Amino acid sequence: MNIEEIERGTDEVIPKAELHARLAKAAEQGVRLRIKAGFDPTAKDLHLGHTLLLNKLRSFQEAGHEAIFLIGDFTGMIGDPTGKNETRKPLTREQVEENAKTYKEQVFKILDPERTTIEFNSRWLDALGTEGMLRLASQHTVARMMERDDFSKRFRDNQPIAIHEFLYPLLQGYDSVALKADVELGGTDQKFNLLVGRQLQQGYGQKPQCIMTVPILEGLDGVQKMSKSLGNYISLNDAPKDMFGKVMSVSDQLMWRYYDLLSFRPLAEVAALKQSIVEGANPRDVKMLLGIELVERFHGAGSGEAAKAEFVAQFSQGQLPENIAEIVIAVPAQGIGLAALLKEAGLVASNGEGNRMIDQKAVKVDQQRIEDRGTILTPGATYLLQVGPRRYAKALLKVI
RNA sequence: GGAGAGAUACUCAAGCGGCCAACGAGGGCAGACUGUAAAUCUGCUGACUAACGUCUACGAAGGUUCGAAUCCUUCUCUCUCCA
Repeated sequence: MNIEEIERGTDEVIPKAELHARLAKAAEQGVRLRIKAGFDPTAKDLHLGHTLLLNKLRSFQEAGHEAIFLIGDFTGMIGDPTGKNETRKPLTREQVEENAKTYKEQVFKILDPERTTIEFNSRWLDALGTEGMLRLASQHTVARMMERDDFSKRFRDNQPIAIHEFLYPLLQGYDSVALKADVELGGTDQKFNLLVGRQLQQGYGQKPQCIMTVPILEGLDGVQKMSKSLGNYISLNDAPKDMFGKVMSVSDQLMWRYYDLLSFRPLAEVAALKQSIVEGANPRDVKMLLGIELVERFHGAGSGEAAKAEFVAQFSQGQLPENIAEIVIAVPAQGIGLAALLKEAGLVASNGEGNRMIDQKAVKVDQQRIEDRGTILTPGATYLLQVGPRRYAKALLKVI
């Protein structure tokens, strides 16, 4: 494991020279560095964007260091406005615990349990108390707090800044003090908070941590950040074929980005893949390799190849998917209009949409394209319904 | 506490008494072309109806009018300026 792999895909390393020095010294003395990464347990359904920090922690583990997976259960209940100009809703303790559980289930698909410590920051923040809080707050000034781009911008634009938002970076920084972190990882939007950690550690007589920021992962559209609300994400819970399909749907350009940030393939291999494209290989095939790797990571050995085979059969060779959900639908004896049936089968949201889909040549019944809105299907048979390239259902029609 | 501005569909944003289910852009969906890539072209994008048409929708509730997203009143929320 070389420094290049550790710094792969990162945005900034501050101060770079010192990190190199610490890594070298640790290797020399056989000591493990303490690598901290904090997670706000605000998300329930984790997606690949959440795994960037984990991947980076893993790089450090492979170099022999200790990963500290910090769950911000205390700070999660305060709320953090990071990146957004609105106050995030505080979570209840129950929600935080629920989400923390999800995190724990997922992290060891990436991290080595032998070199991972899971921590909750309520352990020391609960104990801090008002007095400790005031002492902590005295370590920093308003002017320095206003250096944060987000704060100064909002202040300039007359947007509200709640007082407790000033406390958040301090608490996060205090986590580093409590953990005696050597290195802290975070998204680029965390840079300010990470730097506060350095300063606080100094104030508490510790050697300030090095910080490393990773970019925010772009979603499937390649432009906006991956997020659930934008619907451009690959969930860790996606079925293998969906996960594979989503990887295949990203642009060639974005694929390389994903290779840098998500693949565990050594950089030399990635470079070789790039070279193969230059020499005429089909980018599609390189994308498939990435799809296989990611599916296997979250669904186990063999699942990637299986997902690929299914994908090729369905989309490249035009075969039907293997397991189409079969549903029973009760209809009048005289039959049911096609659009209504599509709606009943859950393939479209309304009869109107169903009719539009028919007009747009998107609907097939038993693999025959139907363009007549007036089509009536009679009960007593099973029909294979298709809307567009990826909506399928088998419907058995029964008389009411 | 005082003065002012604004709230329109997934998002941004027109409309300022009938031609408004609401211009336009983005997004999304579908079709063509493909490698479920990009780019490009085309169409669609409130519900119900085979269709004529009906209903619901422009922050909320009332009102004026033959007729309101558009005018009036009250309320709620957001923002700005002054203190």
